[in-house]
Amino acid sequence: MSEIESFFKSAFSVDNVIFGFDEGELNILLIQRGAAPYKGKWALPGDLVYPNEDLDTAAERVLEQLTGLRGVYLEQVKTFGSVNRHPLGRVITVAYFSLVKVGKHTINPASFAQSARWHKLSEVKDLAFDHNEILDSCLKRLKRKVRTAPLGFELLPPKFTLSELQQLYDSVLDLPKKLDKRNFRKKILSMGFLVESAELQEGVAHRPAKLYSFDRVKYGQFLNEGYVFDL
Amino acid sequence: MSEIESFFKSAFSVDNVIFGFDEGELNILLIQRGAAPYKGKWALPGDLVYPNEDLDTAAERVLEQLTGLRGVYLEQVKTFGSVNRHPLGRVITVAYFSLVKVGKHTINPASFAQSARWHKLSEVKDLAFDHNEILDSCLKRLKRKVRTAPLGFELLPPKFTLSELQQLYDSVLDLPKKLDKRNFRKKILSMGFLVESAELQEGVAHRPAKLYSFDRVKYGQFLNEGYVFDL
DNA sequence: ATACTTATTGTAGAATTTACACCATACCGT
DNA sequence: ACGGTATGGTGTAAATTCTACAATAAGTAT
Repeated sequence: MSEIESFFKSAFSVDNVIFGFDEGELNILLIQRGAAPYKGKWALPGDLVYPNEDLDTAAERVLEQLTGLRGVYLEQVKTFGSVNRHPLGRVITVAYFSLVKVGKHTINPASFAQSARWHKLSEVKDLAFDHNEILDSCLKRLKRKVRTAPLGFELLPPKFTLSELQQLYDSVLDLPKKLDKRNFRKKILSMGFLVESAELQEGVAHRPAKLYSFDRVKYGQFLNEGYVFDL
Repeated sequence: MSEIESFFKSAFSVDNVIFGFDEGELNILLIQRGAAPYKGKWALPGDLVYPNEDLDTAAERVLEQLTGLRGVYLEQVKTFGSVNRHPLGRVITVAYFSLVKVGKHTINPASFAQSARWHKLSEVKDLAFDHNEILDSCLKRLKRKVRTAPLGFELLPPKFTLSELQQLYDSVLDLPKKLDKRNFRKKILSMGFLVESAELQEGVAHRPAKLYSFDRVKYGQFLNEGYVFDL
């Protein structure tokens, strides 16, 4: 085999850290591997990139095949390429994270693995390959990003209460002290792209909260004026 | 050819955006391609990743072969993998940027290209492949990163004046208004990891400025206390 | 000595951030 | 219907940080 040929004995994949927010906690969607290597282990959903497929497209495809969702938030984070990260050959993987609204989809593990389900982030451990490292990178990126871009809204249903929104930020940021309720509301409302609906929360055993929604158009206008989201 | 084999008909490379600061301006180190494709065009220094080489190692190697420098700041930025980005086959490339002190090295283009030299950032245009896009990404990353980590110091010689430091930040950030001199000094000095030397600037036709240096150890101590660099 | 160039320094007003506690309103049991 | 319980909703004062701004100092060049 010529030297140049040996360069082409490698493959690349995408792996996707899919975040969701449920029961006041950050969750991620994992698959259970149905084949060697790491058979039976939980892993990030991912796949080899097709020869004529762009990287972003591959990441979108993985997400869509698993959840049926399209057009969700997706961001490339980092590429992992240690020589021995994959037991079967040289495979480098491009890590993405995506943010989905839990409940708006059905999970279809068939195309990937024997099963797939949401895991509380706090209960995730010992994933296949170098996926723990990948998860750490994506989580770190998410934590930084939610403070400078209104990504939090991607994880919530279209209508939500301010308490839910704060709970999300408390959960994602995982700060030693929770955010102050009054200050949080003041700041987020002062940004001007939350719209109050007439509706109230239902089915709770206490005073129901007002529902708000995120106005993407208004947010876009702020952007044009050089506005910087900063929580 | 089996399907699985077709996945392994691809290669990956690293490309390195090497930033330097010279004559009050941000510069980048480019090579001029000696072979097709894009023969004669200026391009980012890069190379295919060896079969048994980690990505970071490959990026370090490219930098060292070109400049002789080791241990400089290097950060992975993004991976580019459009299907047709390389005329000769499917090659995805992992982009890095590095920060070097101009003047502390000699450039050796031999291993890569017919020539290599520093270019003022403002004069760079029409690079080979998708390298303009890669440069844009790295520049954007640098702009964000210099505000939240003391990266600027990687671009300056060990001893520098506060004016040089500010000039660097003005140049990198490229804001509509320059930073205010008094406020900049106040803020950077209040951080506590700049150490004033007894020496003065030499060879200038005006009042010489005090020289300062960046105390990496002190900065590390701040980090342990949860300090956040924020310009 | 005079002109020239860059270095160095402080303050007051504005804006932002932080800390903090009580009443309101719904549901639920009884 | 009434009291208990749980979360929703709201303002202010003090501290801190940010911003704008200009005059003198210390060298070199002529």
